[in-house]
Amino acid sequence: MRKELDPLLHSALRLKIVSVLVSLEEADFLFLQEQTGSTSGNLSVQLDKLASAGYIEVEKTFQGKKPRTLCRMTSKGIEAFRQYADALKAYLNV
Amino acid sequence: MRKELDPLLHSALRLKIVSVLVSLEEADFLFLQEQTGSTSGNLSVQLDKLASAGYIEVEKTFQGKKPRTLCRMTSKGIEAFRQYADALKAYLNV
DNA sequence: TAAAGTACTTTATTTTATAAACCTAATATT
DNA sequence: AATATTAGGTTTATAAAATAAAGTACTTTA
Repeated sequence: MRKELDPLLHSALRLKIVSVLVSLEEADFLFLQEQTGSTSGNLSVQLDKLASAGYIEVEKTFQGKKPRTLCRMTSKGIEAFRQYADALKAYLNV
Repeated sequence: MRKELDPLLHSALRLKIVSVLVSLEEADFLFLQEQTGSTSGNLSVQLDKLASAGYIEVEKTFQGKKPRTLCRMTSKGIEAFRQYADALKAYLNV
């Protein structure tokens, strides 16, 4: 039978975020906003969810005097993404 | 940039339904319920949404005295699924 | 003939996603 | 030097979606 799809990853915006992050070491808030085309509010909320699940880590730094939020995948997140991708392929018969 | 994911297909249950239907000529309500593991209520709602969008067609027949609901993909639905699968692959880098 | 079962549909509740409003600090403007 | 504007977010409110519970219209079985 088809595997269940991790609901945390099976969401349009969170999937975008994670698919950007897996191919990069790290990305900041503004870059993610640009890549995903989301509003900052929605992005903030979804980053929180990913962070609470331990899929990404979020580091708040300053660049000069401006705040800068850096995000990167954790190994847990990478593994979850891998499994999600595998499960999905069964649905798409890739 | 990544393509948008059709929200009608990007839902756990509707994706299950469609992924079953694309590989079959047709399937009835009970078979879909068994394959997807969903409740009948949820299945009924999601079939309605797919039908309203013109992605599937639903035929209500009788088998002897029992109602029997048959579902099959439309060409519109097949095309939508194809595009959805393509878009997704870009996210997964398949 | 009353109780239980089949095959659903409808309505209500919960969860999730999105958008709008707000906040704080820094820089620019008059 | 006060005031407005921008940057980089967060919080709260609204809208949409998913799910579960209850209901309907029969039919079968005891």
